[in-house]
Amino acid sequence: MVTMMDKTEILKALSNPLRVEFLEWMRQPEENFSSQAHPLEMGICAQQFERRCGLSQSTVSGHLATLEKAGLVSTTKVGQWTFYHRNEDAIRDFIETLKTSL
Amino acid sequence: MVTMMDKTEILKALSNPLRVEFLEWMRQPEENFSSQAHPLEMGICAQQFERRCGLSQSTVSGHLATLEKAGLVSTTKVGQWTFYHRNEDAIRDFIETLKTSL
DNA sequence: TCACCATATCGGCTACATCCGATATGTAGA
DNA sequence: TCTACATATCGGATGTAGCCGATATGGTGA
Repeated sequence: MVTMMDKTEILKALSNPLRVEFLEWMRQPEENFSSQAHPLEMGICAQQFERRCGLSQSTVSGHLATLEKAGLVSTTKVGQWTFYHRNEDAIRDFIETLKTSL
Repeated sequence: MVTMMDKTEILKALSNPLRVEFLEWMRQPEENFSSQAHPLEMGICAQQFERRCGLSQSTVSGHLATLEKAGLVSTTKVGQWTFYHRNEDAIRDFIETLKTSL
């Protein structure tokens, strides 16, 4: 279930094309990211986004935090790494909400 | 059909909650707007949005222009009025695009 | 403990978004 | 033509977004 506040926050998160790309890249990790120490199924670690988009570490970290605050991705911390993965339920609910309310 | 640029522009347009409300209000004109000189089926004239949200004429005009540039609404000019109506095809295509790409 | 690595956060800069009042444009009717 | 009205556009003030380098935080392994 997506509340009205959630919806606004999600739409703000998606208003930046780079953040949308982040989400899209995560749909097909094998095609968009190089191999990493841990299996891609655990999620994608922050570095991978940095390499892929070429922006600074702090900028990428900020974008990922925005996606997480909006509930579109979740994180798994393993040691010094933070693995990001799509929150498929939230994404589906959001689109469903748009479909019925927009 | 929604291109990638369209998608970005639409998402930017939807990143403002007031603009989202404008679109939602237009789904049920009878419930959200008072009667106007011309029938609501022609579209909603700009004044109605002003009254409903309480912001200034110039601000509302700007928001409506943003929605139109994004292709989410179209306008019909009749005399001194501009009637806004939802572009249902564009809205549907956009949501469908999100569903398959996001 | 110490050096290294991954990530998060901070401070500062620049660009864009949002709001307003004032003004321009264009239509309608006396 | 003159006035009133609806809308669009302009200019300026303020807030937010996005970017960076520098630094803080916290795990890893020698």
